[in-house]
Amino acid sequence: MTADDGQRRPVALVDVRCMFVSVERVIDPQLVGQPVIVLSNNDGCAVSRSDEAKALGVGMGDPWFQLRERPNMATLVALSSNYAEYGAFSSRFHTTISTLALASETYSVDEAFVTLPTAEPAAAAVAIQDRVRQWTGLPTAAGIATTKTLAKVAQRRAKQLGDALCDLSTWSPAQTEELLAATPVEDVWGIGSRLRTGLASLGVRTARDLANADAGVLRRRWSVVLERTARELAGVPCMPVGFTPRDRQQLMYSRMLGATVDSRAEMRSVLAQYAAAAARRLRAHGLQAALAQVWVSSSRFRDQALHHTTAVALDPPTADPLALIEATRALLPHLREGHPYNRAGILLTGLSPAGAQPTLWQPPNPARERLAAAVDQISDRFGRHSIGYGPAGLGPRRWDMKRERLSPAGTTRWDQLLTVR
DNA sequence: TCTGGGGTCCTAGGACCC
DNA sequence: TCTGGGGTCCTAGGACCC
Repeated sequence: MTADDGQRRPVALVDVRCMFVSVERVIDPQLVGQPVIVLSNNDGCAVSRSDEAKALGVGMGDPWFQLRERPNMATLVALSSNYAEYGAFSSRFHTTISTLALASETYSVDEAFVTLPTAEPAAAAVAIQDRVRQWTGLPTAAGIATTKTLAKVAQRRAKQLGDALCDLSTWSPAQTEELLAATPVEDVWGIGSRLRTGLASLGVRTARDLANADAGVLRRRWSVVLERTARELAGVPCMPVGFTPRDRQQLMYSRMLGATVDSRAEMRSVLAQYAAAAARRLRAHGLQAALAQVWVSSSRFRDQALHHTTAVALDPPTADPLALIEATRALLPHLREGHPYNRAGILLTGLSPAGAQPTLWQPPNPARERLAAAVDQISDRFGRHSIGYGPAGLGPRRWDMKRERLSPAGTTRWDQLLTVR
């Protein structure tokens, strides 16, 4: 990530097309041309769809248990998600882009904003896309414009037409306005369903309406966020490319349970396992937390769903799994015995670099740190069911996440490495 | 039976201070 | 019945993103 020099250079948004499915296709080329979807955790719903799957009528977020009952889905290939694999491809995607872009910014796992040269920006974007395809195997769609928000509009247009690139920098103002007029306001980056409803009451229904709206009114009635979006649609850059990312503010670990849990005793081991996982992430980032928020809830699709949450101060701030496990116990008395809970999580905030706080009263405990590191290593080497902390217990649990349709991990597991003949 | 898991930013409002 | 004018810090919650 490099800093922008402030010049009005064109901006491109480069986006991997149906990222998770594309990764699966790199690993198994036989999936190319077939209708393929990747399912969310617990094999819950479709989170990535190939064009062929979209053509079959698979919607984003459609639940798998409903999809597989549909009559025309015989040819559909559904795969469990493999986030370790997608993460590895994502980092290669962003690294590849940074080798050619003047400045680039990682926006999400599958999207990057890049600053392009003023002369022939489209050629520069195509070069980036070609290199991404060559080095990672991933197909991309890109949009070029004067602002990030317009680049998003352009990229959406490219996808709609099935093109690899849409370059608004070569369009006349009238052509751009026509595109904005044809873009529903809720398809603009930063406009969700709530804002759509509110804006409609002002008669703002398209991207063009928003670009022409009074910025002061938008700021007063909503916020500077919406004001910036409107200005960007009008071609005024308000969001620089290549900002330095802020320090992480929070770290969350939450999961749906593979089966409902209705007793405090069993939930105690769920929370202990989640706390240990959260602690591990915390240590991986070299952080410690000052506050743990723990929650459990039952399905939002059922009547009388329950949600319990509690916050526990961690004093001194810590990344110690045993301390976090202890903190989660505070939630147990709130639970209703016999109620079918299906989700739990832990949110850690008040993050700081490990060891940054004064430790005058409670000096660091090297034994506890070595213990956590040793558990991590054993778990890596012998599997996550080989070792656990007291309340978290050992072995597979009935409430473990379902991943019944997992494909081989082509690049992140030695024992499943691709074979080239 | 079965419906994801992370994040960010902004604002309002309360506690507290002078 | 009247009962300042700020400022800071923190948290909860809304809204959005992929």
